[in-house]
Amino acid sequence: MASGAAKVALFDSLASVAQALGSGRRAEIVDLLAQGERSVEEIATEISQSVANTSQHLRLLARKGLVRSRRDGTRVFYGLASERVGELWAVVRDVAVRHVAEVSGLADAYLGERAGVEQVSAEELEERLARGDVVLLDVRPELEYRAGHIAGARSAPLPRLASVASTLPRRREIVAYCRGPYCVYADDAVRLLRDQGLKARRLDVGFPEWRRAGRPVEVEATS
Amino acid sequence: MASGAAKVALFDSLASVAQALGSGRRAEIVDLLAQGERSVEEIATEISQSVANTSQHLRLLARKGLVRSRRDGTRVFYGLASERVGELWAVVRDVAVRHVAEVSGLADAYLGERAGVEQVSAEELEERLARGDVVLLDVRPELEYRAGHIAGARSAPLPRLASVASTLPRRREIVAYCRGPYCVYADDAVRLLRDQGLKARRLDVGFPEWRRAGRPVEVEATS
DNA sequence: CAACTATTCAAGTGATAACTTGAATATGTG
DNA sequence: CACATATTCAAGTTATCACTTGAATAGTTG
Repeated sequence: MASGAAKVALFDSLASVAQALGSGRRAEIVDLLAQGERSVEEIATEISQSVANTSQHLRLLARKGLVRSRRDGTRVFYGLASERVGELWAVVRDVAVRHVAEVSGLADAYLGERAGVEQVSAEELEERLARGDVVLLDVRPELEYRAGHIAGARSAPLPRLASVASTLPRRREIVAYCRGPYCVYADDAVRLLRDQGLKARRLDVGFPEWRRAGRPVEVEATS
Repeated sequence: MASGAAKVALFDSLASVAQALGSGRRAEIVDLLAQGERSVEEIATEISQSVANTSQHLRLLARKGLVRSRRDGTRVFYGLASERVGELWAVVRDVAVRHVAEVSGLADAYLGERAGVEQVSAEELEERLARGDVVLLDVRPELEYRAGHIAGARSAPLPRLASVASTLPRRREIVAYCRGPYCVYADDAVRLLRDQGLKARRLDVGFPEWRRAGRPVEVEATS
């Protein structure tokens, strides 16, 4: 039968979606876009690459259907094509954490020494929020907080965190969260807060994972 | 900060898991291993590649933690490292189907003209099985049926299907299933049965997806 | 232990990928 | 319409990948 070539073509096409996520730079892009739309220049800055190179990565992701673009005046904004793409990236990360030994070492190297940075699961956090038992800080840049945040969270971007810290109750526990499990902001925040003698832990996921799990959020009114 | 290099290394490592699935041949391998363990030679035959090349693909998948190997005498058997890897592959397929336009055309080319091959969802099938409303045929090779199959299914490998067909009731509907959504057996079976004037449809997924969804199965007793 | 089989390793080749540089395009502004 | 800005395209370089071929290794059998 002539199906040999057809089978190869089909699986090549299916695999090309995985291949699109198979570059560290494109993975960073998808991880970032899970927060929301960004312009090409913003993305380039965030991943420390030239604009031309970033644009090519974005075009490739768009060809594979993982992102979509929208022109607004002179800028082009890219975003994930669907929620499902964010889930795909989450599953990739999950398999990597479970099965690739080096990942946890590299995560420590990137996030900083994690001794002393304890984590809270989303489940536990939701329970304690319901009991009013905990102070929740969103330590991402304020624009991201405004676009959407966990219900009950207070915005405390890292540059302002030191001053916010002085207003926090010393007896209640503080939980910080940011973009995702591999986002440094929350780790930095927890270290800063603990240095000031506060009880602080980080949420083990970020805002996109929380929202995808269907847990309570507050999102920007669509104007 | 020196974290630039650490961030690159972390995301490269996470992305390498996706990259491992980013080759059509390795995707075929993972798709096949979702059925159960296979020796290197069996895998090579199934994906129409040389044994040496197949072995190298398998070693790479093993390095990335997606498969594990077990030596039995002179042969080495490979299998998925965990159920989670099967889910990862399913999510990749799902995103590809939703967002890559060419996939459905290539699927038609591989599976054959699909006009007339109607599908049944797992949900509908489970309901109708509970009502005893339908005859369910597992059209994979018999060894795979023996390793595990949908509860209530009868084994009817393609080579034997023609003779089985003559024993089937003409009034009840028949549903065929095989390895997965991109497995040709079920499509071939449905065409054969319909040519004989029987009412037949295919399940839109395969055995691994059915089992992962927690629907009723019968599995081989672990001796 | 020699012969055999299944698998893995090593070296080589052509194709593809990532990134750079510089030019081209598209949109908005004086 | 000249000019500025944001993005994309095209060409070129170096590294990596998929596959082949032939040899090496590990386990089994006479």
